[in-house]
Amino acid sequence: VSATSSRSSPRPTIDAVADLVGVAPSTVSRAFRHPQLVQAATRQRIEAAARSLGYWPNAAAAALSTGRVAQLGLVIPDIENPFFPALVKAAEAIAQAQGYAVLLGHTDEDALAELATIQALARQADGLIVCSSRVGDDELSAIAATTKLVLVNRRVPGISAVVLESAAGMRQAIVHLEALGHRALAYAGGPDDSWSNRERLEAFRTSTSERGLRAVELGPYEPRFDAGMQAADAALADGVTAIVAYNDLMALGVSSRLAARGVRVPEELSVVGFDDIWIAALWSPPLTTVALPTRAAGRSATQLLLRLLDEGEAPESIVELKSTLVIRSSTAPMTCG
Amino acid sequence: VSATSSRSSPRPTIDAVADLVGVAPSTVSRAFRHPQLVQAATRQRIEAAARSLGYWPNAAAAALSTGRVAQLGLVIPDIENPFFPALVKAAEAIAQAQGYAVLLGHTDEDALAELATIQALARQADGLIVCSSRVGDDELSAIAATTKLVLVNRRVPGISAVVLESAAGMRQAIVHLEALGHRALAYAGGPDDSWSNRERLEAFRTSTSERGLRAVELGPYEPRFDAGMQAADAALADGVTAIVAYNDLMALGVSSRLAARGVRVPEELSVVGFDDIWIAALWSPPLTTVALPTRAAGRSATQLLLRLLDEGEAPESIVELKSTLVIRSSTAPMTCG
DNA sequence: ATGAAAGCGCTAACAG
DNA sequence: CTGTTAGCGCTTTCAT
Repeated sequence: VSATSSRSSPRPTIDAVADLVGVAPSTVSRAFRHPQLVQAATRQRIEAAARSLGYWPNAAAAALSTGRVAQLGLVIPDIENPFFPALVKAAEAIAQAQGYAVLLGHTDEDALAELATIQALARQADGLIVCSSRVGDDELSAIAATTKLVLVNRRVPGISAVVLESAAGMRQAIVHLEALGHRALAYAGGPDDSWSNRERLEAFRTSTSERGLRAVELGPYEPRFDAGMQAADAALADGVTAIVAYNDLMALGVSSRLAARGVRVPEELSVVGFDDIWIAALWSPPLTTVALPTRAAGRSATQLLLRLLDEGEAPESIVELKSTLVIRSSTAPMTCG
Repeated sequence: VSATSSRSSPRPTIDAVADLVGVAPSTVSRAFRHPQLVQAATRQRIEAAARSLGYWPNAAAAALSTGRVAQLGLVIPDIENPFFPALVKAAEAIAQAQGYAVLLGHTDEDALAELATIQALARQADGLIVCSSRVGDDELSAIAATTKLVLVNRRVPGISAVVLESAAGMRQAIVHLEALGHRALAYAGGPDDSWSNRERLEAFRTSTSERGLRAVELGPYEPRFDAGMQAADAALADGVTAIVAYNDLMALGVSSRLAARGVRVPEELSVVGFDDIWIAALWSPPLTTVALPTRAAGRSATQLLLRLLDEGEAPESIVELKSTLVIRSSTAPMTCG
């Protein structure tokens, strides 16, 4: 009290509250964690005392005692990739509602960095959500053996996952383009080691070959705007009339490059993206794209993980979320090639 | 060893490693936390044993013992607002490099939600970075009294902060527009309770009045694309020849709405934004905007907080980051009004 | 309904 | 350089 320096006084502990109220520390603990086990009157006195002292439980001590830290790790390639913010936000909302905080980690699309991030977060969280992993199946399995793990946008046998199915969306896109009269299509591919790229590429192949359409595969590219610009030139050289891009960022790049080269979208060339990021609808022309329910993915992944944490030995469970084609103005009928 | 069920064996502790190597637990602890205090040979045996056992330190126990959790809380309004991803990523990179993990919390632009998030994260982190806070000065001061706090984009006396100065940028924008021959300008304002909006509005007022320009103030608006569309109509009705928006999202909305109404940008109306989000450069026409160094802000805020954590009683320190006008193609000379 | 007591796993003086 | 020791603050049986 007579200290001259304004150093912050040490945080009050549970014992301080107990002393003040005249109960045992364990009762104070109960009042916070299992209120129904404490008489209402006692509980209220404890709450009042805690408030007056400015007491709140020390998370680390609770964690050590219970073996739970009430934190989830969320590992994503890159929050600057507009695919992820909605997912992250949804995940955080669910986690918070259940009393969990979210540790965010980046991988920068790099398998090694990803592994490091995963390991760092695994040490501090009760469980992990890993999105669009580029780490090998074996490594992921090894991690899942010691950590509660939910994958997003990646399938590994034995590990729970939320998958954003994109084959159906690709098929819809192809059907849509065929209906518009297109007979020669290009796919501007994403990274080779991307699971969703492989899904999309395969769906592109089967859908086009089933229909006897000419299919040209461009790439692989890094999934970015400027790669889309490259792809546009390649597509033009190949003489296709429609181009499906691995994602919206690339599709926007395609669209932009075509406009710059004086090729009108959609009159001369149709463009389709994937993801339906926010800017797709605002672009000119508004982008036809395969919408992926990223919010739902964030939500489901978190719920899955939370359930894993509660149930202990839950069996692998897979949530498959459907993609749907959103038709806007970057696709149009073939004007008699 | 003879267990039939495959329940995960309990995590090995420091004692297991110590026993295996034949040293004291404290030596094992040292080998991890202060490697230089342990003889190289011993350390290597410890490391080998740890590896073979699959041991790694329990973060909660370490936290309880040291009083440090090696986690930073990062509170932002909304990761879906394209202003924040770059900041978050930069902050996380710095934190991770220093051995800290980042807890991410959202406020949804709501003061009450923000307060709740701040309190939740303050309990679990060693310190907090709070961005674009809408909480009152008093509350923030109270929080700063019990928590290491760094503010971004907000000034409160006594609290360390990184401020993205925007007055100079606004002035440059006005000077730029005046030089192009514009004499009647509109400012499409952001939220009333936003600190940066107040800064920008004030700079808009002084800069225009110093130069004797006609200045019309629109808004306040929520800082979003569709609000920009509204603002475009209002600006058109007011007969200005240039419009500065509170942020790029709004500026893009303005630009889009003008295009839709057949008003050419920049020939008939010039548009300036704030922030320089990634899409600004890719937009058509590429947006002239006041770039804010958000990456640097994330970096500086994290460094500031880390220093606060190290030094204990550090005095308030303020980092002011400069905004700069990036001239692209949404501004052009007045073509003889 | 409450109290007593035994840790949770690690760290950091302090000795030696 | 390494071992001994005493906690960090809370939770949770087990009693009462």
